[in-house]
Amino acid sequence: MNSPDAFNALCPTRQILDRIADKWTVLLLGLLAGRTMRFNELRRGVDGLSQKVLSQTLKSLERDGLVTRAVYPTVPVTVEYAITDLGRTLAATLEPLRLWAESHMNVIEQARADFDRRQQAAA
Amino acid sequence: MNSPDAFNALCPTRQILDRIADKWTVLLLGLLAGRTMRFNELRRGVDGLSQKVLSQTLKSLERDGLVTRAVYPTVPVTVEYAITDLGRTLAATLEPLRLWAESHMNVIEQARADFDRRQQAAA
DNA sequence: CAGTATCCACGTCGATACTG
DNA sequence: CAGTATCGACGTGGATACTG
Repeated sequence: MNSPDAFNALCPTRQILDRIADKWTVLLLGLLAGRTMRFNELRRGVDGLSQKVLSQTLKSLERDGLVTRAVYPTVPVTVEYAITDLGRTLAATLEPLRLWAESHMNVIEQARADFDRRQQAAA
Repeated sequence: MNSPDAFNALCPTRQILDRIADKWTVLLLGLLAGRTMRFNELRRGVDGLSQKVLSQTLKSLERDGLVTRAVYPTVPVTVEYAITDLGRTLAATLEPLRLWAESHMNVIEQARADFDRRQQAAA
């Protein structure tokens, strides 16, 4: 078969899936879907995200055409990150994922506790 | 604030998001949503996935209550992995993501090429 | 403010070998 | 068949320091 097949490592779809199946992408696009934000704003907005990784992630998001980066020659310099139309369609697809996580976390934590208890009992 | 907030690293939602924002989860649940499968079947089904990582991933999927693991005392032993109802709701949320990747890969590859060309020109 | 550069600790992954 | 155990290579990420 020649149709896109995410299960085949050679398929470009897989590269893209690898790319978007990344927690920072989900969170950053989620923020930028709300409004345009500046670098340190994003940094503060996502807890636990280091400056280095934020920088890397934004660069690849820009490369993929999901966000734009605008530099304003103020002093000090102002940089604004905005989501693109393409990025917005992805953010829309990602949103249900975050909602799923939020609404099912209790069930999953329970499942984990049960599993760990069974493991404990078996050992 | 005490409501679920995926942007806060301390929130359990974040752990779950980290967990499901994983490429193997997406692909494995996608396969198991179709039908119950055996270990080596899954291994063959997902290109580039090593035995070790498959084993780890399945274990954590089981721990989270997303798949079940059934052992049949045949010779040699038969192990079947099946998606749970919970897993099915997640798979359903994940499906649009794969479709998005498949339908937008051309645009993204173009964006990457453009970006790289601009970088090249700037350097 | 918005990064880049460097170093290093860490974990993860693939390859290989072995088991019930 | 369905794993586990071990090892070594590798890359990613955090901390820190510096720059326009």
